[in-house]
Amino acid sequence: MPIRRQVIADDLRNQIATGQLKTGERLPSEALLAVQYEVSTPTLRSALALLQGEGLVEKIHGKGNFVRHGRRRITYVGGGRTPFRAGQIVSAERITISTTNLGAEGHLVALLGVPPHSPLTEILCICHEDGMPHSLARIYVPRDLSPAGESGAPVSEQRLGAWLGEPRPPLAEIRERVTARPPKPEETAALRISSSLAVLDVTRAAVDTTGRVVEATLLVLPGDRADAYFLNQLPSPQAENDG
Amino acid sequence: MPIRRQVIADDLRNQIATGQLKTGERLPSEALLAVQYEVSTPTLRSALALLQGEGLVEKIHGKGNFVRHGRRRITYVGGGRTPFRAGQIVSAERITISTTNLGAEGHLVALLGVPPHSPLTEILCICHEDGMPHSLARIYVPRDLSPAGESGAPVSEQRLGAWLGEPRPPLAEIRERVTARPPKPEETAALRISSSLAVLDVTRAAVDTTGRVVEATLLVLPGDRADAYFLNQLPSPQAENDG
DNA sequence: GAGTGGTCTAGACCACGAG
DNA sequence: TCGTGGTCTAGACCACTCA
Repeated sequence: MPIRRQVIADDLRNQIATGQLKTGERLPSEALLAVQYEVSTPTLRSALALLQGEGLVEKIHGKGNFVRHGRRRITYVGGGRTPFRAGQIVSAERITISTTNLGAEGHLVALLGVPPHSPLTEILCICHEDGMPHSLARIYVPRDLSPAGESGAPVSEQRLGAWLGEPRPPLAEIRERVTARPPKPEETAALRISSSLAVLDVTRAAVDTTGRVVEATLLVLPGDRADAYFLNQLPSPQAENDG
Repeated sequence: MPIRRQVIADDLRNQIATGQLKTGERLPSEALLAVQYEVSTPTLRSALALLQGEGLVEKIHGKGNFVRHGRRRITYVGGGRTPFRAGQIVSAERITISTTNLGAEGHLVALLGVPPHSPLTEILCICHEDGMPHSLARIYVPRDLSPAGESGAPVSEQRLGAWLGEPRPPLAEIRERVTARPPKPEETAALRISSSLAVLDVTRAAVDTTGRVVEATLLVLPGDRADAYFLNQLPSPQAENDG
């Protein structure tokens, strides 16, 4: 027995692919679509949720459902330095930054490899594009490496932006983990995404040449718009001795 | 106003964290939980869907909802050779493999960098663990590099397994892209996952030292159980000239 | 057959956006 | 204010698992 929401999603997906529904165009209201497809509104909404997760449709509360322009636009490039250098997170028009001082706890202890309650600075970044938030990053830095220094004094947003762009001692290693999970309530609010969407959760640790973890980043990207790319140039044609 | 499904999910999450609900334990039936929390069944189910997406709860049709054992267990390690060498996809108890011959089309053309309709071999792998499927991989190889050779003759599953483990000419580069998206109907069936879960979609291209793409892999992992790890050893302390 | 989750219905009421 | 999507209700019927 065919699942009705899948049938509806297939039909709409087809209409988008063939150009019957054009990029940027508004779909009929959910109520009307429900009548047309002869299903209840929850069923129709679950069909739209599929297309939304695929990045084909964008829902805007109070306005309607829109065919999204082409493919995914937010790109995280792994293996680099900080997410905000060298365009690793795609050109953000505006970045809102703030810092907080706190002690290491939970997985941050393991991630940074520091003793519990070590002084850290949290740098919270919300990147915007086209007036919409499109990524959320929490960067944790040992206090002595932070822009405020040991004191942990407040730092202006402008100064923080400059600090993120400054050159740093060379890194030896980047470790990254990528997961898909439902957004937390704060994240649905900050990113203005539906709670039925998954987010890409990127956890990143940067290790310097002395083996110290100089930065840990928790990055959250909306699953309908984001890709993470990783490029690994393999070192040398020899040293191929694995099991 | 608090969202009821979030309140319920928070409460159950807390019970799991504090050990009131133990690992492997069955939760009360959805009908009973709905009565206890004084919500309708769809609302209660949406609360469970959140916990399922977080990997805390596993739903089994006809049996119930169970507290999952600890953390995510399926690990994809990026940057390596093929996904099935050197345990890059965690130890699979059983792998079902089959091949199909086809011509390159769609994104495969771009991914492999071959002319349209070039002969390819598709190797379909379904990995099982604990009797449950836990990953789905489609590996595309130019026909002349495939285990069947130019002829495209059928190859036994055993021979395919051996072929995947064989050493290959050295690679120069691995390109990987990770995305979260809802599962396609075939994927919910093959992986036996709920359609409300996201999957981790890993697309991978392996380039040899001549610049030829010798393999492209489309890997689908259940979002509630899977992590992708990437480790990048940065080459040298110099060459830090970026803009 | 009894109990479970999977899908769906036909509404209700609230919150957001634009005129 | 009106139309939109967001959340929720109180059921129904089907499919799966196990005794």
